[in-house]
Amino acid sequence: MVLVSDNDSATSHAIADDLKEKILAGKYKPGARLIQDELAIEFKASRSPIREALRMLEADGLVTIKTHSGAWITELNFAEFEELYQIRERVEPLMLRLSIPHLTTKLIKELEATLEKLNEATSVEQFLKLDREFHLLTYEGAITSYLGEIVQRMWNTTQPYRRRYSQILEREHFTSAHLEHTLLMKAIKRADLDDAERILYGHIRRTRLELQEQAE
Amino acid sequence: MVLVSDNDSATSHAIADDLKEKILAGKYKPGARLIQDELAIEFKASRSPIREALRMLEADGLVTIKTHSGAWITELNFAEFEELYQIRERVEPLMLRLSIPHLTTKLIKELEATLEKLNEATSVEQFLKLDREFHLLTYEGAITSYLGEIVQRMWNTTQPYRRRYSQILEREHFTSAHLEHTLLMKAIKRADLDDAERILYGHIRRTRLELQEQAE
DNA sequence: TTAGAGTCGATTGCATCCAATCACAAGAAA
DNA sequence: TTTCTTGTGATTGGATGCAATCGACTCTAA
Repeated sequence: MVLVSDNDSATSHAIADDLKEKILAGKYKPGARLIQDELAIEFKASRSPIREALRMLEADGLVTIKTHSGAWITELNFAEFEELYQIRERVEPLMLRLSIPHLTTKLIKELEATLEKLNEATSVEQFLKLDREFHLLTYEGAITSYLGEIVQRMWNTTQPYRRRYSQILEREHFTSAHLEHTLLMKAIKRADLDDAERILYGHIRRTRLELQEQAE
Repeated sequence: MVLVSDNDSATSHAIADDLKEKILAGKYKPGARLIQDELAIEFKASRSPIREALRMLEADGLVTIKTHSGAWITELNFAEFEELYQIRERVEPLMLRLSIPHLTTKLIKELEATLEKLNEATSVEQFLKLDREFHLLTYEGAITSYLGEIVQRMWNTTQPYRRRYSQILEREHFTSAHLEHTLLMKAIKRADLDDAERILYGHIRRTRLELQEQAE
């Protein structure tokens, strides 16, 4: 699967990519309205490519479109967050299983480098970015078409919750996450599929439960 | 979750719904090219709503769009089929688990009626339609936003393989499917979540393995 | 015969204009 | 005051025309 954006010359794709980055960076807040004309001015294009870009982002789960009404940055309520995490618990271990056998030594080195940087992260934004990078890298070996899309989509839409969770983690300097990441890395290195699946399952599940606890 | 199409007045939605139905019915073959102008004439509309409809179908996984090149009915290769079924094995049992506690007596009756008709099905097309109806009905209790979409999408894109599988089943008058469906129905009626999950998992897995066997 | 460059038609992508729709506010009736 | 109606402005949806791009074909040269 490909992590980086494909160099698609079409402006609608360029707009979609740019908007996506901004949304994930939290520059557009969940629930914020997107007005086609304003975007057209911002991106110096007509509304046609804007409309197409919005449709693409809708497919990514980042934007919600309502006919004759408008487009908004997708806002997950708590029930939806729980649902998404339950799906992640079942699906991402599968993705990891499909990935591990195809991880090259180069990728493993990259993973270790990312993990090291991740362990040294101090700010929330830094942690968020590197955490995403680390996990998506562990999936890089999986030769998939749909699974990768699904997983990415879930990472996209749950980003605001991960940000909130990271703020909780910050208090204890991300230690529990670090431990799990290290365990996961070891399981990956010895290509232990079952163990890797189990650790990842627990990792996602713990996040969900801790956020549920926080919410009460 | 809603199975029937929502009455969205916009023509782009109407076109998307119509196209979707035709694709699922096998009226457009996998791999077939879709030309915007031709669709515009067919649906008596301009290309704008056609383009939007194609984007929606792309999100549904029914159509594949390539920039500056065109749109085709999605064609699953065998590896992609295997992948999708592996996802289904993990995800649909979860959907069933979330659904069962919320199934109303009215829905259960509907399920039983569908199952009866399904057991009497003789033609492949009849079996396909009722099988889809039965399984999606078992998920009807799940109050989900994303999971339902994912599941529907997978049902959409794997439809051609299910058609092929049904043709195999036809030889033995669909008996093995009937048995599993009956077992599933019983587990649902006694609200046995674990058992229902297990039966469904096996049901999907067996389909995958039998088709893999056939393919060799 | 085959490989490569150039050309042309078909088709997609984008801009612009007009029509359709919705949300909101102001006013009228109970 | 509250509720219903009506109108108006903002915004989205769709039609049309033009520009950009791709792919297939032809022609040429080795």
